Amino acid sequence: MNDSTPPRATRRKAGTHTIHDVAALAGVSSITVSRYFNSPDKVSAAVRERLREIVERIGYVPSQVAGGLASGRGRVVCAVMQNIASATFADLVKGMTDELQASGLQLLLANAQYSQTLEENAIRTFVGWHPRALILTRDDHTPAAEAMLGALDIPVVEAWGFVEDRPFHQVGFPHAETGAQLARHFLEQGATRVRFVLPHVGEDFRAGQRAQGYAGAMQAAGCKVDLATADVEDDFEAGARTIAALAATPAARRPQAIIFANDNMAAGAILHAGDCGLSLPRDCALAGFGDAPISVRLKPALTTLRPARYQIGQMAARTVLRMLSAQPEHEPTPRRELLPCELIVRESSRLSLR
Amino acid sequence: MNDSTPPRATRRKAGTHTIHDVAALAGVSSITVSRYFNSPDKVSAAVRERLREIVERIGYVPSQVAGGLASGRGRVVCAVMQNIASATFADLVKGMTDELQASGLQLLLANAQYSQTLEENAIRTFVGWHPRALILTRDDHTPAAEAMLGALDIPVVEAWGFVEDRPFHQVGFPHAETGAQLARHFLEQGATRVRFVLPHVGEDFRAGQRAQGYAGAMQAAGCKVDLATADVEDDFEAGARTIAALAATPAARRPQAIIFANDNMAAGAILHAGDCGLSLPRDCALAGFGDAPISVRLKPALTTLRPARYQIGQMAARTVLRMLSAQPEHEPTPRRELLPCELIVRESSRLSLR
DNA sequence: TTGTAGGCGTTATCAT
DNA sequence: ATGATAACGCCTACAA
Repeated sequence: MNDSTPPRATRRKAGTHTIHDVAALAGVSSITVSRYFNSPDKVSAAVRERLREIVERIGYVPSQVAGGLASGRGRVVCAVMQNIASATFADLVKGMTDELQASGLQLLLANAQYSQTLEENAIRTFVGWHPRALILTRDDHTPAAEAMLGALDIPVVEAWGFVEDRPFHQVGFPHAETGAQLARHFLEQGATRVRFVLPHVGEDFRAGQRAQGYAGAMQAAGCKVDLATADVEDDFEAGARTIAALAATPAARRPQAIIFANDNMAAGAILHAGDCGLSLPRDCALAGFGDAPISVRLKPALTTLRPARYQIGQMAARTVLRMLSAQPEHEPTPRRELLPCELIVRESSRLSLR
Repeated sequence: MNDSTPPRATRRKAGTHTIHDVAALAGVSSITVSRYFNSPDKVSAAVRERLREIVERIGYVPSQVAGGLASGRGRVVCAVMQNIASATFADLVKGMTDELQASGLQLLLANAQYSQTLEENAIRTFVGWHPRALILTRDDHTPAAEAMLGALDIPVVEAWGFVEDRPFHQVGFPHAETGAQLARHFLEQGATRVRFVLPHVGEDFRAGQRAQGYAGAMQAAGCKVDLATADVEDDFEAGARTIAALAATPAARRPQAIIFANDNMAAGAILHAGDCGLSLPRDCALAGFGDAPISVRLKPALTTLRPARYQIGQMAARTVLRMLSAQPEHEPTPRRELLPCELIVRESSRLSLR
């Protein structure tokens, strides 16, 4: 009765079936069950049917954890977003999950809130998950992060932006160029005084890149760079204040056009213009960025840039999938997927030069 | 030279350090390294310092996969959203990740697009990850899903809604009640003809719950239930069409107020009203749902309901954390966290009865 | 087509 | 405070 060598207590959690349970019920070995899931064609039809029935009956689901450990290839892709709650990143996430779920990959998500340090932390955490690939949404990382990425030996995609000479895959569009595009849109209409309004500090660094593009285009045209930064967090309020300040400025000294770093600021300006006694675009032409759903509904409808947000997420995931199914030739040339960011010209940017 | 028993090729992936590497470098056993990470106070200060240095130097990160398997307690929480790309769910996700990341838990995300079947698939997938907890965003599941949830033996939180008699934790607010609240807001102002406009079919089923609440309140007041459904996907367009149709209706037969199932539809209506020659709220009072950032900026500013989106995500995560740290008394009474959904009265709902 | 042996990197258990 | 040993549940390598 008294075992001389008390066997170790089993650590097995109750209630969870394992591959062995299924194998025992089917009268086969566990490796056959493994094959049933991973390469069904290597299992005879008879056994397959028996297993199907048993799996269905007892509700067995293979453990991704054990499988990932054993095979060394888990089914996780990790992504670091800059602001999950924003429409931009939410659309990116949707594009990614739609694509990844279809391939049986799971997306592990982290939020870096535009902070390099938080991004580094997220990457470090992700390393412990042994992901199949990593999707980032910026291209300037801390040295420590860059070092980890270099050591990772998995596909790394930098999505949203599109810069040169990076060792990682690029999926997105050049932000500076879009800023220049908007500037030229006004310059070509004959404007000389064009202002660019950045959102409140500490936020989206991409806006800064667009501002640089704007500045470059203005200088190239021999015009003054007029860069302003919002003094409130709320983008709508920032836009409203900008337009109020404009109304208080003598017409001769006003910019002829304002480029807002995002559509929300522009919308705030448009919706508040009436209260300030301004009529847009007569008193000032406007443009935004992002093509928010509301933008086409505004009066005047807002000229803006339409980044292919969902498609960028989708293409980032596709790039991952492509690399995963490619020959394991190490260090292939990074892919460069340029996605459109279309200029949508609407009424708000029609310049009436005085 | 020729080994008689050729050893199996090691499966070890190059480039990745293991706990044994660290242990060897420090001249301790691997379990000590494990303790260094999981209960540092059980390791002497000297060893601790030595390990800190080594870990730092070689950039070792413990494998969550191996650890999860060995301990039976991984660091994953899974969540099934209904529409990741919407502001609502994006805010929920942010609330969750903010809270979970702080506790070293990772959020695995899936998107069900308001589909019960997709939700079931997501849950099945998640079961294979052996998550510590599950966060769902609806309370009506397929029987198969319900069965899996019942067998799971981990905390399950149903967030966003707030219903009775569920076996799972509830974190949210009662949607039907909010619909009734808006109806009463107009009834109390003396309205008798109040319409409720649902978004295009196949979308948000919560809108249906709010519509039911509205219908109940109308009937209780002896008024006719006037339920319409948008005929286009785009919410802004749906709102615009609704207001256009209203303009084409003789004033005497028009509803005195319209409750839109979400703020986007209401915004579409407000922004298009001018084009139809209508003045709001004089010709028709309006209300929405969701308190989108734009709503307060519209002219007239939109009366709406403000659900505590971020807080619901946060509280869902907190509920998970609380259950995980609680005594393992099985089957505790499900927690019920009622979060606010405040009525924000603005100009758009000021009824001018004729 | 099926099976055997052993290892994936970590932690639980028991022992010192 | 530290270590030896055996799981955790699955998959790769090799064999039949």
